[in-house]
Amino acid sequence: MTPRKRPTIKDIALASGFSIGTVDRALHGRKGIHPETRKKVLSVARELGYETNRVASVLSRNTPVVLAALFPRELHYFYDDVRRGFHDATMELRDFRVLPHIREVEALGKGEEEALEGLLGERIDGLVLVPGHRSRLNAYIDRFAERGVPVVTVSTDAPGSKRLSAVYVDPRKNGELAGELIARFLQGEGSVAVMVGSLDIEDHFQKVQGFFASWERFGHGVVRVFENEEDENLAYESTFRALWEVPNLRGIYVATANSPAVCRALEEAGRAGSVAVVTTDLFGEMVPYLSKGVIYATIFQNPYRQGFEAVMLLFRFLVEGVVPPPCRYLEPVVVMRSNMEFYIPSKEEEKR
Amino acid sequence: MTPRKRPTIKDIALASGFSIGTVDRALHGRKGIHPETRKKVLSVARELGYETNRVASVLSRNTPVVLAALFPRELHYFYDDVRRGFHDATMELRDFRVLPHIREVEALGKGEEEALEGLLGERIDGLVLVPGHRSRLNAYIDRFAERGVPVVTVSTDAPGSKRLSAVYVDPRKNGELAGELIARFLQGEGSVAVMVGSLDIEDHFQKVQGFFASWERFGHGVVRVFENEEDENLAYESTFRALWEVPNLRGIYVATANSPAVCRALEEAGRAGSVAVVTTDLFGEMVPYLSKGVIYATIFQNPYRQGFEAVMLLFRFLVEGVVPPPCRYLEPVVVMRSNMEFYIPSKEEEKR
DNA sequence: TTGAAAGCGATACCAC
DNA sequence: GTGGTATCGCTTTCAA
Repeated sequence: MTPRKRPTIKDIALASGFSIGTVDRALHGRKGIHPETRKKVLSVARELGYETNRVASVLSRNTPVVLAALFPRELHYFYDDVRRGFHDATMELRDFRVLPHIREVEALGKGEEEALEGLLGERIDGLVLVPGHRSRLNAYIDRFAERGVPVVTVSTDAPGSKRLSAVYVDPRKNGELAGELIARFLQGEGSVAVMVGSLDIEDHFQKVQGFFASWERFGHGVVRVFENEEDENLAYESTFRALWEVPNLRGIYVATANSPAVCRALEEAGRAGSVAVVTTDLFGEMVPYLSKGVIYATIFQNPYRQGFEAVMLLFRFLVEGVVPPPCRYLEPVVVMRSNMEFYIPSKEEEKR
Repeated sequence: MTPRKRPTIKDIALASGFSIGTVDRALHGRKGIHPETRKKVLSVARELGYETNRVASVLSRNTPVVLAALFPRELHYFYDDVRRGFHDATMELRDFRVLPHIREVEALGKGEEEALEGLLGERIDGLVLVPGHRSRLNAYIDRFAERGVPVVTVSTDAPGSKRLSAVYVDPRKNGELAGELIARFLQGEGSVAVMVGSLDIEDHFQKVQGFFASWERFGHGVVRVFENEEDENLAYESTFRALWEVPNLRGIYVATANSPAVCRALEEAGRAGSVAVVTTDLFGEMVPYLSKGVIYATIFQNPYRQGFEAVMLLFRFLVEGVVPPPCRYLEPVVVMRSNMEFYIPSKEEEKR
């Protein structure tokens, strides 16, 4: 079956008897066209199986598509990767006249309002945002949306806002996977400590929920949750407390980025390797612990791909009119010693 | 910093004083241009930071890029996904005038020569191939290469041939990851059975090698290898033999697609769930065993992405002149109950 | 409301 | 060897 040449607007014009200008107006719902004409043209288009040629479309539309982004600088290991993903994606779309426009705030939750205020004054076509708060930025997001500037959140959601979509790893899934892994590592025997920042943080709460869901299915022992307020020293101390206080402690799930502190404590207590440690994310400091076998596995959230996907969603929406799903959940990835080489940042560059 | 408009060949023409025709000749090393002129134009281009606009390039080059593929029909679950990946990638590149041209053989190693002979007579620009033999097809591959038709192998390599690149999951890595997982699941205690087709098959041999490499680091007990010649019944019987003959059997690594037979045997022996089973690939029949916890984890080789990536490599090479690395190793993915939903092909997708 | 025509950036073919 | 020009498919004026 030789695929017939794809129909162009010229073909539609010819077949419908109207001019290509009119055909264009019909196809893209532009104003100034008789409804009746529109109908006719569209039916011919459908008949011919017409699909817009994005390449030609982009080439002729001479105005660039400016994709703005607002990222925190801290935590570097995570947001730097998000930023690289965003950047690489826009570079890949350069020929489609996509232009990146990156803005930064010091750290998550530090000054997003001001930065967004500034962006409201600039001519942008879409926005990728790491929301520093679950709802405080909703008013801004909605203002962009109402101006026709779609917003995609990354790394977490801004529920209740008018964001177009959210790209992230479902924290519950994250916890489930961690729970299943630890239960398997323990063969169901022994107790587990779960280290989070705070159960008041939605993301952490969800991870713990997911963890319990898996644990109920596969594990047996006690689970005790420690809240460390994202503080390295507290995580370190909690590890010792877990070792003393939790009877038959055999596993630790670190739901935050504090795994190095936990590993250090385990090493000092002489328990490194004999406690199954499952962690979150992946950064340089963790590599030796994975190599040595202190960390059994870590759940990688692929920040690079989060940034990358966000751009692609926006692009498809803006240029092709494809409406993305409200949430784009990425796969949490199990990283161990044998496969970590694929995910450490230096290697990441090779990926695209 | 407002990014200056990207220079076009017109800009180069203006700046160098030559016509756009000549600039094009210089830029793409076409014949019929004075070396001196070429040099001058190129230096101006470099100075302006010129990069060709693929969109415009593709639009004007009016001949399609035909990407051919030769896939086996069997094993369906795997090659169907490779084919879908190939197909989807070409569809994504439709606007770039990429046309798929898929040919099939009954099964791996069955009639590739004839099919390739046929393809040699057709006008194609690139070829994606699942080589049914490690070296028997090399002569064909080389003939394509010599005609300027780049060949990318998928799922395995054709070493010694002139293939442009090979996209697959390193079988050794695959085995390493399986070994690390099983060792962790067993806490280093107990013996393991490894099920392969035959150690004479390079892929299986590599997987076993990788497995041992990890086992030496993390495990303790005995490892015994069973060769099942890709036969379901033999795999079933081997499982019983392993249970009787291997002392303290606690884990099974299935390096082939015979995991359902192994699981069935375990269930009948009343050992399902108490033996850590790590398998290879993922297909419908495996899902219930993952759900029930008979299979602890499986190493997914992402056939869809293999097909997809192969197209992208070819496209970038043909259209942009980007030479890919000789081997493009994809990441082996650890799939368990909690994350399998991300990798099961939905019914919708299965339709075509 | 509709049609005609001028681009977008690169390619290919025609003259000279 | 080199310069001009039609063309790819679509968007966007500007007239009619």
